[in-house]
Amino acid sequence: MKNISKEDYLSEIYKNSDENGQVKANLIAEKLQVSNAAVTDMLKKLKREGQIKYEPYRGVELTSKGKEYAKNMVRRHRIWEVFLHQIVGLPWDKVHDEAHHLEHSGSDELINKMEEMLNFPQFDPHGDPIPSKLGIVPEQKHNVALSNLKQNQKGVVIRVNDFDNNFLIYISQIGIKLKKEIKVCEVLNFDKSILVEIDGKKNNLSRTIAENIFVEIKK
Amino acid sequence: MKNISKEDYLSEIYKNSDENGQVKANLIAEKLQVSNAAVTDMLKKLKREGQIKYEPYRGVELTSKGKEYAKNMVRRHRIWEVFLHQIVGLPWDKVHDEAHHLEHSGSDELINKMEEMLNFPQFDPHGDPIPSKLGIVPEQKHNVALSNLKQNQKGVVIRVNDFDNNFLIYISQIGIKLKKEIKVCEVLNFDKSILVEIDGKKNNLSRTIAENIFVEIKK
DNA sequence: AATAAAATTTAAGGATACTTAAGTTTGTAT
DNA sequence: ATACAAACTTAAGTATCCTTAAATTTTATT
Ligand SMILES: [Mn+2]
Ligand SMILES: [Mn+2]
Ligand SMILES: [Mn+2]
Ligand SMILES: [Mn+2]
Repeated sequence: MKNISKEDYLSEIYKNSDENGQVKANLIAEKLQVSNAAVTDMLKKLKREGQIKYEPYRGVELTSKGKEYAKNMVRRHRIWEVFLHQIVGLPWDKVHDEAHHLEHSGSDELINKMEEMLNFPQFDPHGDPIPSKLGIVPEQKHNVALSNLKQNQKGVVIRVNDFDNNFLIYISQIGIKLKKEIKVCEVLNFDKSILVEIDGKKNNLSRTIAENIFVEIKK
Repeated sequence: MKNISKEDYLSEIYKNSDENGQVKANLIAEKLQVSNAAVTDMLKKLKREGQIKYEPYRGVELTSKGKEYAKNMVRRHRIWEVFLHQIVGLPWDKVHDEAHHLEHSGSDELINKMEEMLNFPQFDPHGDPIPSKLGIVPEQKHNVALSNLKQNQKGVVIRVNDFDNNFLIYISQIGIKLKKEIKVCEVLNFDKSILVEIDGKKNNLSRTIAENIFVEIKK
């Protein structure tokens, strides 16, 4: 087990790439909670290994080799999440932290066996796509942040951000889960919070919460 | 996850303690496949932390703190083994290597949940005892190495050593598993190999193989 | 184009966990 | 009691992954 850090860097670069596949060094530092200097160090190592394209002061970009590695890590993480949720019965607010450690252990054969056991899931418990053994990433339904909906629009939850456990616990409590329909009743001009209806019950969601829930807009 | 090495040292000290709880430094080096010098280094660190009693040139001994930590690691390892065997369906020759990595990840809560799911198993797939949450180690039935049996004695397999996958694959192939009865038909003076009967079929086992299978002697 | 601010790298250093080679201590054999 | 080999530790050095502080490059502002 020598590559835990490297693997985390590669995953994070993959997950934070923009449309052109570029990432800023400092964004990686922030996501991984390390200093900018640590990132520079690691980027040099990853470049030496041919995992990334990197010129000092410019952004970072995965090479095809690096992207393959990164996608496999994301795959491992998300399969662990589904496994922990469906087989072990952990709630969706617990699986990310456990998977973050487990993703670095267990052979690829074990991951493949778990995937088969789970009947080849396409998405993790938060709606994120799971790259296949061959590196193919399932297409998401077209979705937008709930905060973008106008009054009286309805959306079906496709994905939620998984990095804050309390956020996940909270939205579960008010009935939000994948595939649930949410109707926006009112957008408050005061603080841009929104009043939504879920299962016939009304709730006020802060803008920040609404920005972390992604829905397919229903006509 | 910063303690992987330390955890491996503690487990190994625990598993290799003699009747007086003592272990020789070089035995740890051999088991962990590192240099003797590396062991000396780590022993100093573990002593500083109060996990072991250690005086240079004398043996090592776990303190109660160290023993508690070590037993928990052994518990984690063995629960992972049972889980991988029973839930994921891995054969007994695959579980040790996977568990050796997984034992360092996953919260204690996850381990406890898996244990419950497995209905609190007392022994792992190789017959090794699983310490409880409270640190209580289940008693093994009295057993001896198969190599100690005399001609015409019968034994029931209680435990097998799990550190060599090919050994496990081989003995599975000839029908040996936990609870299986084995009869010693003949001990060959030539090389101390033994002729055994399993399910009515005869097989010759080398002394080395017989030394790694432990049986309860049947009258 | 000059200047200031922001982003990023370099420099120096620390902890962990190894390595090999060179001592030191211990126990055994004569 | 001495000598010697085996067991063990110390010394010196390496790789990884991190830190803070200082320097540099880029970018935005005037
Ligand atoms: Mn996740
Ligand atoms: Mn993760
Ligand atoms: Mn094992
Ligand atoms: Mn192990």
